[in-house]
Amino acid sequence: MEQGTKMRDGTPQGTYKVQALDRAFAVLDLLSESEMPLGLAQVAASLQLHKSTAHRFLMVLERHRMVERTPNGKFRLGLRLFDFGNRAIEQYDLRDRAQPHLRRLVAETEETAHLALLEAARVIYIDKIEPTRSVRMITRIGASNPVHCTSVGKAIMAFLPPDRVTEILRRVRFERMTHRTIMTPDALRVELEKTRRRGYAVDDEELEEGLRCIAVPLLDAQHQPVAAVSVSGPSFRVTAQKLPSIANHMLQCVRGISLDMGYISAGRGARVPV
Amino acid sequence: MEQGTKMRDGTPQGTYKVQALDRAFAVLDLLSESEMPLGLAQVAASLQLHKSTAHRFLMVLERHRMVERTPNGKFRLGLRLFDFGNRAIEQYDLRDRAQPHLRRLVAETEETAHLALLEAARVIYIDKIEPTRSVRMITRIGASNPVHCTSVGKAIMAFLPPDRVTEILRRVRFERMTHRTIMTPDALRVELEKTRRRGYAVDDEELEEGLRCIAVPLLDAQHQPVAAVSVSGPSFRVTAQKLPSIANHMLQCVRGISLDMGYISAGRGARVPV
DNA sequence: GACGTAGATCTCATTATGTGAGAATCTGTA
DNA sequence: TACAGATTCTCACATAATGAGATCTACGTC
Repeated sequence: MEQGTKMRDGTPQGTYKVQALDRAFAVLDLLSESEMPLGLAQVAASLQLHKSTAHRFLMVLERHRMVERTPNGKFRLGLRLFDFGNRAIEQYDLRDRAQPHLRRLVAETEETAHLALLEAARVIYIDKIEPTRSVRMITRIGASNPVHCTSVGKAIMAFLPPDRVTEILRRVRFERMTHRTIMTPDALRVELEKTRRRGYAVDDEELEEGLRCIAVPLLDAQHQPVAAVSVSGPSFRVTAQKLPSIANHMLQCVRGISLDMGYISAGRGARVPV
Repeated sequence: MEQGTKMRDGTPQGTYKVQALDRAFAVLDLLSESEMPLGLAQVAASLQLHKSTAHRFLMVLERHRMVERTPNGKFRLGLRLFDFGNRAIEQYDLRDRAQPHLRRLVAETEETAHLALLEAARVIYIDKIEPTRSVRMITRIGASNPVHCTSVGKAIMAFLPPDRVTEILRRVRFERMTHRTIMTPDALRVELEKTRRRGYAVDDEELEEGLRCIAVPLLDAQHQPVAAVSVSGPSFRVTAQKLPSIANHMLQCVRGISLDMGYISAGRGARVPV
């Protein structure tokens, strides 16, 4: 995470500063992290703002529908954010086009599929399709994870130009998630090489115990990875011998998406070995 | 010297004011409405901000990942908004649970299904499922429409207590969308009564020429409508004689959602006549 | 390759803008 | 009915945000 971005209790440090904005976003942050709606007093206390200041902010945010009030007067995030958020990814136009392909993939594999983008040194899930009769996964659309412990992260990085990879590696905080989490840039580099050769990335319980994921990158017309598709399931179902077969379905899937997006024209084969 | 309250169309003028926030949201608004990413100069000009002010805002917004820069330096909405947006509806917990049921509904009817919430006097689409081989509909998840010309709006209102209905009717601007759009509160009241009797709402080309929609409300444990499910398609396919059959599938669908959400327990029948 | 132009970045003095103490009001509870 | 806690409102003051303008950068044109 770059120096200024995460600003929970600390200072928003940056050359440019607009206090009011930092405060407003701190309010949104707080509400977004809270399980339940919060009252004015709670917000003021958590952010160390004077109650009248917090009040003013909340009223203005409410006017903009960035927050809304529950029947009992508490505050929670407003639906305007939902609108903005959907416009934000609409610019990528990817989700809508990819969805049918993902659904087919889920039908074929009977496991959960994700579509993710890379931003800074994190991957952001922009869609999730679950098989009808699966246990619900904990992932949330819009959430993010570090690159180093996810199949999607590895799938994207593996096909990025070396300088981008180096830059990302500089920014990754190698946080331990399970006993298998890759913990060094070098180990990750080795893993990326493996991914490149095999054509798909594997996360073998590196993010979460008992969870295995496979991912393949989605390459644009310039062969740059713009996103990745993954399939995740419990390790006992997503077994090592099933990997190639699942990966095959996935390559078909991204091929379909690429066609839909106009990244490749019909007839061109997948360029990663299968 | 410009009196800062330049605030384009519709931006509210409330008792509480934080200029910086109004401006920041005006920037986000502008970017969200723009088809393409915008440069600093364009933003500054459109909002009548001094370029150095606009610059400062954009830098701060970028630090918070509310906007991001394209490779050529233009600005567009950032993915943080996507994160916030998804957290905002997550609090309703509805979308995830409803999705499988909606997918089944789409499979049965082969038409597009929507899930929508009521906010103020507008309906907000929180999910959309399209049949694989349909023309893509123009609706966007996160977008909103006025209540008076949508089946979802009517479905929800029809089951709201009278005082809420009155309050909403006061706020609706009866905007004409097609030659069939309902244009008066009284006409809408009549339509709501009809909806209540029949158990489902119909939008017969009232929003868009050639588009017919059916909607049924989703009632919570207190029998209050919290959302609505709709099925939409071209009028020549969604014919009058098909309505009851489609509505029937839809009642099954909301019943399933209600069960999943714990609004009703297995065994209880639908409470609207079919 | 030099020249011009439009856009982006930066600095800083000025003051409009946002701030917070505190009073007033509301709301639920004993 | 009175009280405690939370919310809403007011206003004098200081600071945080503003914008003129200077500087820097990128790009197209001749």
